[in-house]
Amino acid sequence: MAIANEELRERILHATYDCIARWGVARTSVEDAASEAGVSRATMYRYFPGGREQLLHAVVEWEYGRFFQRLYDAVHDASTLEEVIERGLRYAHRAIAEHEVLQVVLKTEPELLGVTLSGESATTLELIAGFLTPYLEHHELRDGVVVAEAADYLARMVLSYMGAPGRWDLDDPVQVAELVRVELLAGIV
Amino acid sequence: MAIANEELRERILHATYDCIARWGVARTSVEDAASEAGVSRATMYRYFPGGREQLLHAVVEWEYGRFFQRLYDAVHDASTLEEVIERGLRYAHRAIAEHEVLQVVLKTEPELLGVTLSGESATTLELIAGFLTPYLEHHELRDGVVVAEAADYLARMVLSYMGAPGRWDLDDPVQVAELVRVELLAGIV
Amino acid sequence: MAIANEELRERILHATYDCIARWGVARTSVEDAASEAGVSRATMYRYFPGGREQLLHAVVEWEYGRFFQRLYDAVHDASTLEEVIERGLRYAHRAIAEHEVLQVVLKTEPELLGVTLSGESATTLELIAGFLTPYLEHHELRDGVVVAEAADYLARMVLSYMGAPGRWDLDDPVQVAELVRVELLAGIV
Amino acid sequence: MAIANEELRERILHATYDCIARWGVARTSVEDAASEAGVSRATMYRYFPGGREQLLHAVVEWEYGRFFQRLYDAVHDASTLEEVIERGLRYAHRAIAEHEVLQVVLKTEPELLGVTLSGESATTLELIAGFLTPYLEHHELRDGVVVAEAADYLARMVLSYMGAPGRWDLDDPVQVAELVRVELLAGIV
DNA sequence: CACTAAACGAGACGGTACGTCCCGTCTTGAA
DNA sequence: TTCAAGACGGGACGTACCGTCTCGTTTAGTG
Repeated sequence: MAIANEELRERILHATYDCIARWGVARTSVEDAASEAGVSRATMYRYFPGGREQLLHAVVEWEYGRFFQRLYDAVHDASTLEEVIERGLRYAHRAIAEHEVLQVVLKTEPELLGVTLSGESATTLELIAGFLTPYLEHHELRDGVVVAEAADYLARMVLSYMGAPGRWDLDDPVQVAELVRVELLAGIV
Repeated sequence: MAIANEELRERILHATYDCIARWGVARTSVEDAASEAGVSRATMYRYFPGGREQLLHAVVEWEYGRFFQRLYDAVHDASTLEEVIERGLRYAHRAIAEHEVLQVVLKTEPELLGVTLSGESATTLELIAGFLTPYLEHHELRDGVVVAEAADYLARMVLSYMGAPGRWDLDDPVQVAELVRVELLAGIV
Repeated sequence: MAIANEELRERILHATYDCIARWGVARTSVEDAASEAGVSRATMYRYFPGGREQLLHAVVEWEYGRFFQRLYDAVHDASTLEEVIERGLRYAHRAIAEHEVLQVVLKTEPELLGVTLSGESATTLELIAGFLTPYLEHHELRDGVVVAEAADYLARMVLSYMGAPGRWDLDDPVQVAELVRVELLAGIV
Repeated sequence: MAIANEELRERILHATYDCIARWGVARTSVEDAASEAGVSRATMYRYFPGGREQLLHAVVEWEYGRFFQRLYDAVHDASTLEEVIERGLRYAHRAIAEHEVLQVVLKTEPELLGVTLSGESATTLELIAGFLTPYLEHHELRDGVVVAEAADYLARMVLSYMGAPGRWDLDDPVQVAELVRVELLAGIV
């Protein structure tokens, strides 16, 4: 029962994602996702033998990957540390705001989120920190500031502001630049 | 259909919480929670007409409140800013580590968490920042540092470290003190 | 999960019977029978926890009972041995000919029948023989003929002619009387 | 789509028969029978385009033929009427008792049988009667007894006793001889 | 002191979705 | 060409819950 057709798997993931975007997680049945993908229910279980649970898990993982891939695409050609962070923050904020699934889920199942106390964020932190490291290495830092610690610090702050901008309007490039300068880099450079 | 018996409502919430702690969210049925509470299924719907959804929502809200209540109990009699943050970090870290439900859910349904991009954290941030404000007002701050901004900054960092301690061992009071001094308060005081 | 409602059970049996009459055994699903009975599929399994298999078995048993009940009604007030057998043969033949389910099954699933080699017939034989016994006891028998053996013999012949009339037209009272006289009772009285 | 390989067809029938003997009709899938025959499922549908239904029907027909062929082999060299009937009854009784499929089906799906009211038996009756006819023609009959009628009568009795021996032990040659003499031939010779 | 009203247990029922099994069709590739 | 291998759509199965409803039984509270 091997998965012969990678493209079909992708189509199923996309279809499931669309269903969640429309109706939320709880109201998305395997049947819904199947017909959205133009596929029989049996095939769903052929590709995801773990059933609904595995399917949802795969969709989350898939979308998580897509999100950071796009984030990477948006910032990878930046030349300075400031530019990376600014563009990253702006893109992430816009992406989150426009993210269909997140917005639907926030409305229909808010209790599923808000669990910032998770351990998953550790991975994400390292991902971001790792990405920022080379930029920090080519940047002049204040005396006594270690690159690794600075990267960790920046990752935490970026992740925090991505989810909760607070008083800053991340759609405004000027404000973002100001935020990066006075809040994020102030203690480092 | 008024809820005559507040104590019974509490018992139901507690029972549901216990079930989730044992079997995870997905594997907890209304029936399970009912018999755990020593109550008929009909009564569940009398107290939570919204059904399973409302019940789960209520449990999350209830446990969220309990968590921060205990956190408050753990730190409210601290006298200095450093002490508040240190005790808060240590308590929160221990509480999360020992939190039955979180640990079960992390094992059985990890995809439900990890959504740090949430908007829920905004509320939590304000809660923490608001709590820290009076301590900051009675603390000597570096020139140019505004209390509101400092509180926001501290709240973000505290929340970040609560979920992902990184290289710090939050069970070790010495390390916590060090973390607070060099990472959290360094740019403020 | 006791069966509280005997009438509902009856309704389900009747509905299932009707479905079989229309579409045959193989093409009758639990769903079909359920909607025919105006009942949900879940209820089907509440009344017949053994599922489709138990349901079909119950229908056969039920209809078997009904058939012989009606046969009994048709002959129980006969006064002579000849009359009992004649009326029984004529009723049974007509009933079989008009029996919706049998005719449908004969057309759609003939391989299900024809298994005359069954052991079930033993019970039926005894049933018929037992019913005929009192009539034989009040009838003058040829010398050396034992009632029990005569009853068994008659039961066998009656059952045989019910299913396969051969050259006799069992719709014609005259022929039936002739059959009974020259074939069935010839060796006995 | 012609059936190129008669031997393969036979193998499939035999394999299917074996499966039914092991697990009953309902629990025998086309897949089971295919792998028992060492054949792919696709081939099953080449040989039996009507699918499972046609396959089962063919197996019944095939086994029906085999049964009467063996019955014929067991009695065809008998010389007297009594011998034919005695040997036939004894063989049939033993064959039925030892018949794997019948015994399995009787245990797992008794409701499939017991339908003695079938029309199929008409054919079988004629078969048996036809076979007995020459023996009757060479036998001295009581006055007024017509061969055709006697053959029909004997066929009915034989078929009846094959399925339901009643008080006779058909494994005992003495009893069988007695049965044939006093019950079957008494009214004829 | 009955009499009523509410809370609650018990459970039948319709309904939805689950995961599984099997059927019958079709395509592909190897002998 | 024949066959094995297997992906796929489709349909039914039996199970598990859900949410609604109706009973009957306490348990109070009131006229």
